[in-house]
Amino acid sequence: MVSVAIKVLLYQKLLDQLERHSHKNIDNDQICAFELLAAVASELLQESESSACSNAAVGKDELSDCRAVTKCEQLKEDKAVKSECLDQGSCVESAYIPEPAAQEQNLKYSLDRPNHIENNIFHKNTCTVFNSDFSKKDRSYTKLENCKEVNIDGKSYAEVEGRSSNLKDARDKKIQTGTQKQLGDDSKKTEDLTVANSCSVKGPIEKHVNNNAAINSDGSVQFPWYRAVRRPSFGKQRNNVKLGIRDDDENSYGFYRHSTNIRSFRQTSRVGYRRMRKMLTSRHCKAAPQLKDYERSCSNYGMKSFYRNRKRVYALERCRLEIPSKRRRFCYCSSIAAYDWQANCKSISNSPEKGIKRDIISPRGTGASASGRNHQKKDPNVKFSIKSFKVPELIIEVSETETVGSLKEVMGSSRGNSLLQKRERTVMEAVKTILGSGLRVGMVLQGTKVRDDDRTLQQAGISQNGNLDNLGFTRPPSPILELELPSSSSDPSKIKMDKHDEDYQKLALSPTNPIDPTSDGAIPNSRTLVIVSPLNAEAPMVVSVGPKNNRSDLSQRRTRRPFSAAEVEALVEAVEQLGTGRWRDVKIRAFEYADHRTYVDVKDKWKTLVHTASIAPQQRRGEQVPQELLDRVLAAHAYWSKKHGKHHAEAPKPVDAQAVVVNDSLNKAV
DNA sequence: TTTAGGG
DNA sequence: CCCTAAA
Repeated sequence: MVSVAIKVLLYQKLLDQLERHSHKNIDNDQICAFELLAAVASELLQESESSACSNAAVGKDELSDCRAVTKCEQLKEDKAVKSECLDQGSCVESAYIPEPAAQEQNLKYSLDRPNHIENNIFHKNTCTVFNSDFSKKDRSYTKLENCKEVNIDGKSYAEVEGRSSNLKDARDKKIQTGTQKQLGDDSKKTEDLTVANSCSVKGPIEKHVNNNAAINSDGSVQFPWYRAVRRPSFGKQRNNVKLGIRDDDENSYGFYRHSTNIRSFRQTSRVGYRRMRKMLTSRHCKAAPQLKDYERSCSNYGMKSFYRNRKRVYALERCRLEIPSKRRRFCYCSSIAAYDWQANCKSISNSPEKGIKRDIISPRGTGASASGRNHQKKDPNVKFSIKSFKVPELIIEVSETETVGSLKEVMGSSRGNSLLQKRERTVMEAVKTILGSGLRVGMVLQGTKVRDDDRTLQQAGISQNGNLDNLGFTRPPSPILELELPSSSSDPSKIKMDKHDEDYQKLALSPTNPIDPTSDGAIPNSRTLVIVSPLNAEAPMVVSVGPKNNRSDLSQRRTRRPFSAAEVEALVEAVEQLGTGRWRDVKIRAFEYADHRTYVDVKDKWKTLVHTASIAPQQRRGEQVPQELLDRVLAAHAYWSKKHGKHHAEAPKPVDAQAVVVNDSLNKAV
């Protein structure tokens, strides 16, 4: 399993552009990206500010209630709006769901409780199933592979079958680690965990609780997950926000209470959820199944293929325990996706003609939304705009058996999938829309482009075990660079970057300070910042676009990547067989999939190896190369040197007995 | 592009 | 690791 973290930052300057673009798009009756961004931001902000509605949310058991209350508080004098909020659960939802009608229709068709459609869509109440009347609330259950169907109230639910310990173990393990590192040991475990996230297996109440895998109109499956609340530290601090959910969790999952070192889990943001689902399921559910039998479609098209193809991608949000809980950071855990967003929003025009409702977003700490509040009393169509927002981190966990291409796909976009292209637009998509073409990404592993999409991550050397110094993604320069930034000043950096790399535009910045602080709001060419780093990297390599930081245009010394003993061994092996004059071949033989090793590197390494082997052990530094290997280095070096100087100029050895020949020769040489 | 070497 | 002449 490989975990990579993504950061996407949209800078203010960019957002300005976004807004402009959005107006254009509105004219075209399209869902403009900015709207989506705004919606996302609202989502994020609400989550981050959920404490604000804690009081009002008491007694509610749905996340949406919190949202609704939040909004409705602002709409006290607008009963119509208020009722709408309550009915729909969240006005914000409708703001950024481009095709709500279509989805609703589909769901109405498959689910016989239209009034819960939204909940079903967004899993607002995935946790409410623990209520006594849960059977009447959630209708979009699906059947998991390892669950058996249970009929309640004429509805179908899933019951976990005989996997309690497994699930619990997996879950506990995850909770303990709080990271996904434990996930990848074997796929089985992962699968268990996945199931665990969607099924409860503890206690009689939870027997019938597989509640959460839901199907969407496109046939994809969503898997909500539960979160554990860190206790006791979080227990008292949570302000009752979303308490209903958490309490449900805790009540249902008794073992949570005994966990002392858990990290908080939570439902994913629907936005991120949907987005990730889109990206992740696109490859597995390309044929949109009929929803007539939603269970069937789910299990057949969604779950099973999802599992069987073993192309599961997991995204989890990195837990940042080091960050004060005040920021209400949570660890989102899901078999599919998770998000933690921050938002800082202001005001933005909306498009009432679309029936889109806006929510007021008040930036954390600052009161930028006051104006919107004032307007609201007279105009239910609240206006707001995104000042800025960022997606702190998104960790995607990918099986090492996945291909590079798949990871790219996940990271970038799901181009070519027209089915999903029109829906499920979220941040990445919005950015994509704004920036031009899709965020097709190239992958940079430790400074080297990984070109072969067909390789598995493992083959490409992308593994959690491997010393991943950095893993980055680049995006193609083409149309993106042609992005018009109307008001933005000249774009010198763009040119530079184009020069730098024809294939990809490599973006570079410091991880901690992606935006040049000195630039203030006048960041000339800030665009999307995509930061990708391996989970285990202390200082993740950051890629970004920025005028101040394009050290990429000139000699940026590659990051040093010492050869491991295994690599040295492979090198020695290859040289023994191929000689010292065919570094390209040696490279291919010994480091075929290590794209960050060039034949020059290999050659240089051999050079240093020979030198190392020639000097006294006391003078050697760094990673100690086993003497045995050094002996072989000297032997091979001597052998091939001698051979070169003599008759066998190129010494094409017989392919078969090659090893024997070499060994014999080496023995003689020694 | 690959080799071969110096820096 | 970088840089490059030379092949």
